[in-house]
Amino acid sequence: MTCPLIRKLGQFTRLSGDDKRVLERVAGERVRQIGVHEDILHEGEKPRAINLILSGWAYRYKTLEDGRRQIIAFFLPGDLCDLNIYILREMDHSVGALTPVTLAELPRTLVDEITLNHPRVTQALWWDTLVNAAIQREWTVNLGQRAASERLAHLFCELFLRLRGVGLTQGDSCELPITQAELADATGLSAVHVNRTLQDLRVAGLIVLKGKTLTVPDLDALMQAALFNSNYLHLDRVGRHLDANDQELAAEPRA
Amino acid sequence: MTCPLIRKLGQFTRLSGDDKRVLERVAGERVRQIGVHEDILHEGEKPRAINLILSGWAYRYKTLEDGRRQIIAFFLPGDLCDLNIYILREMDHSVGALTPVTLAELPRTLVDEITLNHPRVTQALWWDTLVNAAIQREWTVNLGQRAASERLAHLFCELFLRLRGVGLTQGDSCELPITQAELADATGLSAVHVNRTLQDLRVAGLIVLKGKTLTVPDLDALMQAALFNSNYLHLDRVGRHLDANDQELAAEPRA
DNA sequence: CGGTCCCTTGACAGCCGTCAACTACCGTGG
DNA sequence: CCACGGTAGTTGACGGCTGTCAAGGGACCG
Repeated sequence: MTCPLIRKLGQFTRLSGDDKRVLERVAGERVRQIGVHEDILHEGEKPRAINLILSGWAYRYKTLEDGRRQIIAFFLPGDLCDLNIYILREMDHSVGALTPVTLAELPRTLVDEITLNHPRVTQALWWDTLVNAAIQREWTVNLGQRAASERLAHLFCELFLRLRGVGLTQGDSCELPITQAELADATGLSAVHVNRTLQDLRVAGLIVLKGKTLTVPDLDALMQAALFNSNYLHLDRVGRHLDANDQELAAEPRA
Repeated sequence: MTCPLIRKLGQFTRLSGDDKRVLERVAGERVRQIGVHEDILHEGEKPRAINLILSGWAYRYKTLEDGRRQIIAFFLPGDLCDLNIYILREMDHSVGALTPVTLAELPRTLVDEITLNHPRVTQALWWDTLVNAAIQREWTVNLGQRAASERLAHLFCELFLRLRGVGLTQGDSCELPITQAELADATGLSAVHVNRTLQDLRVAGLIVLKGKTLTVPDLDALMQAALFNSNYLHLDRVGRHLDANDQELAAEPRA
């Protein structure tokens, strides 16, 4: 399977073989393993490198003095934790692992080299940065305007589409290694209310959620229930229509 | 008065005379006037240039199909609307003017020139981008975890500090050209509840809000009521301690 | 002076949080 | 093998924060 970062960026632009080679090199740098519930980065630390999630799920969060916690974002395979973050003196939030995580630490020299020599990759990384900002904005809308069932439905739509973008869905199903308490912290609801709301969504036939697997029998219906508009994910790639006649590009190393 | 953008970036790094000259040139490009309640950018449009607010207040917002509206961010003088936004095919949100606004439209060529020839300015712009992302994250926390009075108090703290950063406070006061209905859309509350909550904050002596002027008699107290931690604004500039003995900075000891 | 926008107030309802107990599941170890 | 403990999920009772609806007041303006 191709590296999820390459797969994701391929949604924005068509990468050359050379581009892909650079990105593969990136994904091989300083690989680290993180255990479940361990922190990858902690608030107050000096950020050093940029972290690239190779496998597993992670999450960004902030804690208030009195213990309240908000999950601010989910990181899926192929996600980068903030390009150029090392410009800042210290982290203003933490990043933890939801599952065992494999990540690559990209030294800033490597990023600098890319900006100098690989303009197309640079642009794709900018696209990724802008999409992440858009996702964060959409979360603001989600928490500010949507009711409980809409919030959860919206989150599921987003995660499903993002996972599909990196090839981690199987038909209408995907993994969802998030506990109800974590869903609560991500949606600004209480765990009890998340539980009840999930039952509503199940009864409405909008989701099937068992174990750690989410199934979406009718994505359009779920999107409608969430007032979900996918435009903020910016998946409408330029030149996508050309891909049909473009088999030899797909004939890269794969299983 | 110096341009607010220069003033803001000066919070992060010490700009050389040359750096400032470039930024002044930037602020003089294609200046436009926008009337109150007019839109500067509209969802669905192709973004062309980067907008720099020279004077006045603007706001980013998204609307759901059924009319609910969320204000996602406030733009103050010196703020840029998304570096490199023109990479995206279309806007996923709108930007409107809260007051009459003067802005400069920066063509991408100018941005490209800066990245090539002015590394220090480039870094400062990255800092600005990262801080904006941090602000958006903090809004997520605000909407997800804080109660009504905390939310409003937090918003006031943030706006006050940001305005102070560009020299737009007078002592413990600043302008606040936001109606209660707009505060409601920014905090995810109803206008009625905003009204009542503002009264609570007034009674508690935390704010004085009359006309379009906000006074904060005791900023520390307000910050405490909001569980406000300013670290996300990243105001701790490297080398700040040197500034005291450094009156004529324009001379710039090392370029 | 009428109109509009903004702010304010009261009554009432409902979504959602809290508290607490209970079940289910799973891996561990006696 | 079963007891045990811990985590995750579920359920019920109850209350409160916040939303909705509706009406009225004040300031500004053409």
